[in-house]
Amino acid sequence: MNMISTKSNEDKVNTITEMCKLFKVSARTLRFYESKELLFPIRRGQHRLFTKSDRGRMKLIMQGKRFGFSLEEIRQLLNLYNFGDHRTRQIKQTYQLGLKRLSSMEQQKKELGLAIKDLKTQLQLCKDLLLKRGADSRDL
Amino acid sequence: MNMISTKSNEDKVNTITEMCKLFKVSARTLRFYESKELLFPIRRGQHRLFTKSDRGRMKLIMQGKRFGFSLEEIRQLLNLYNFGDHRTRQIKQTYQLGLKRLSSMEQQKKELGLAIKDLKTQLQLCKDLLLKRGADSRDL
DNA sequence: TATTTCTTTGACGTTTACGTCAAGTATAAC
DNA sequence: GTTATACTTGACGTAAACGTCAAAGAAATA
Repeated sequence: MNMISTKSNEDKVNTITEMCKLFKVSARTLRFYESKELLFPIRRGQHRLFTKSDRGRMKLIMQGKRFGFSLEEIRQLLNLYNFGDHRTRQIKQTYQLGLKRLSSMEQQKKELGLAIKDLKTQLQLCKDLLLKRGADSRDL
Repeated sequence: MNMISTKSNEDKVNTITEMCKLFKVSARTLRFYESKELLFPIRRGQHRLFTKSDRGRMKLIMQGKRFGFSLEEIRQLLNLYNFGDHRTRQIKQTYQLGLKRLSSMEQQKKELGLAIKDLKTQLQLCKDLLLKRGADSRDL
């Protein structure tokens, strides 16, 4: 059986529940993302099938969300990973946007480093106080 | 004039509009933060006066938001910077929370580094394509 | 054939984080 | 005295990002 598709991973498609498990999101979320044009599942009958492209996009979406970008911001950048089928003008714009996003992310990383440093300092102060108040150091 | 307060910065208080300019937020936002117990301006009559503590808190709030934390998550951590006046039990909890937050931020920084690397790769691919399509490299 | 199971499309509800009036008070300026 | 300015407290509105039904269709299973 299954004489056609031996290409293991490349062409694999997922049902919506498989996607839910893969990315730990609800079906509603996936449909919502499709409605917002962040995903483009194909249809078998009226069911959705998510392709490798969708999986790649989802990875980027989750990543973007983690870093505090809005879905709209994420959507715009997603084209950067599918630029094959767009017009040069379009690609140029996306490229520019990507550069901006890159510098914003690098800035964020810097600030994150500083914030981490601050937080460590505060935690140390806090720890000192707790120990001075007689806390057992094994609790901390 | 002004014979009492020579302590320049420490005791300075700000009106709401001064705070707005300082942190580039609306008055509504500051009142909202107060209602959510992230800020504790004192009152002169019925007006608010924001103290150094509030300025410190605002800095942390803006920072937290930048990194994608919710106001509620931020609020819980703010106590870490005011632990003097709390009970040991309370401080211990906040300390634990701080440790978790720290590791979450360090994780985020790692992921951010990877995402930046990926984005750079994509941008390079994109750039190559554009040049191959005859774009002027000075445009990019 | 009957009945689960999976999925679909609406449509309305919810939370977060504010924005936007409206109406009132209080102090300062003219 | 009144006008302007800064601020106040509601109260309602809004955008983003989903959650939560409800009704219905197809496919698999008993």
